[in-house]
Amino acid sequence: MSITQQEANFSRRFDADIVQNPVFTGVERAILEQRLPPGTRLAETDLAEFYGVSRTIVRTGLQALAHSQLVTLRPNRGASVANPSPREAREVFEARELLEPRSAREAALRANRADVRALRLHAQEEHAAMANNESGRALRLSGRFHVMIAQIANQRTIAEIIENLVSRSSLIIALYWTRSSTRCDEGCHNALIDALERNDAGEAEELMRSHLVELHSALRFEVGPSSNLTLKDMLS
Amino acid sequence: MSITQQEANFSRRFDADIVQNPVFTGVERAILEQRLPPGTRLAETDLAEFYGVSRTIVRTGLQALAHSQLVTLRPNRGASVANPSPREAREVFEARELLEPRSAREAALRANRADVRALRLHAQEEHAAMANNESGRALRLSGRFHVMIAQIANQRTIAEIIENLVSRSSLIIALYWTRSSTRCDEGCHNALIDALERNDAGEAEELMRSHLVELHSALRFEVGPSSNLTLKDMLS
DNA sequence: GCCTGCGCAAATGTATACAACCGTTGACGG
DNA sequence: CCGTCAACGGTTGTATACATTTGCGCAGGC
Repeated sequence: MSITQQEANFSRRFDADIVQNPVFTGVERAILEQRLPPGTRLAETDLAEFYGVSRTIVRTGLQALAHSQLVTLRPNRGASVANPSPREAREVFEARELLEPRSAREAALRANRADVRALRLHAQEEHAAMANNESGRALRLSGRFHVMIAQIANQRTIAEIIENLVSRSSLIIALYWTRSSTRCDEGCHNALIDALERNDAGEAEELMRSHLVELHSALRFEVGPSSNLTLKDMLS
Repeated sequence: MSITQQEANFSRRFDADIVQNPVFTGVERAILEQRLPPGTRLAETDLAEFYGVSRTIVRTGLQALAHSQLVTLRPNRGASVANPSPREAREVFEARELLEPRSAREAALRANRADVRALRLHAQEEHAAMANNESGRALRLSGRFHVMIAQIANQRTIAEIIENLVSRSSLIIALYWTRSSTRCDEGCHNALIDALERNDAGEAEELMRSHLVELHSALRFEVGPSSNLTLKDMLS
């Protein structure tokens, strides 16, 4: 196998074709948009019916989600949306605080005009979602923003790790977030884009660090209430 | 769900029951011990026959291995042992250099007598494997040593990330390693244990850093030859 | 009244049958 | 002689049938 082929494989997302598994895609999005709250039972038959596929596909998707730690699988007991403990929540943010500032620094050094434009566009979309009261969508886009920065840094391995941590953060925020608005994000993200545009590595690193610390400090580890919508309601 | 139940789930390995999937276990070990060199084709039927299970189980295991990035799945083309590119190799070691020294520091602060004893025992086993000319086994144990340190640091999230990076390192070493012996490991690992025993955080961090740099610098990115043993030979 | 244990319903776990796809081979035509 | 295309064998992808396990309810006994 040639080097270029290796690169091609590597550039692809690890799951190869999981991305086009409707269960994986749909449930992932629903979790990231907080339509599926932590702890929600994910019965295979229900998902199979909802997406119009066999349980085989459902299982593949659930296993992939379990590997991303968005879903918990217990033998003979089925799947449910992951329910990260306070400890896990803390650790995920600690890991982010370790990895992302350095990633932002590197991104600032490498960011070109196209990168900055893509980020600005993305930030606009995020802003629009917020203005539209689509807070779930806004949250998912906000996470994606962090992933984009990690990708600009051009370290795929670390970017993949960050992608995982970011998606888990959606669950953590669903469980432990106290503030009603994420308005801080807007300013933070824009300031970060500015720093990247100026290729100001030190500033980007520091902005990312403080942004994460702020997010982390807004978590309160108390249990919240649970709703009782049906699975179908939450997916559609 | 109570907090203690959350903790129990969290402490379990992410895959829940994947660990007792014979395909996952067996192929993982064979890869870590370099009996399955990078690029080896992993046909589902062959694995099913070898392990005496159905293709269903084989697929589950292969998917799990793909998530660990030890195996590459290409749609309609099956699985093969991953073949990390030089770029991926470099990135994996960069990530390790970022995470593990800090992990070692934390481990030095937390290591108790039982931890140190377990490490020493493990180092002995590693040494014995080396003396016995079981270089594959020695390599796997050497990786496991790094994972143990990450676990002592008591940051499970980061430890899981490190576990993944370490296992990928086995493939990278198989492809790009130049030195015939890993004798350096012995000394490095023992020195690390000593630092942990003394709770010398700074020394542990520095030892880990230099250990990884040394490993990394021993990689040469040229393509090696491939053997032509049968799949069955390599698994048993 | 509560605890125990049996049995049923419903879910997950596994195997297998069938469908779809890929790579190869061989024949045909240029 | 070489390139192209079609048919075939083999491998993977999906659905479904069957086995196993779990959790609940109900009945019986202590």
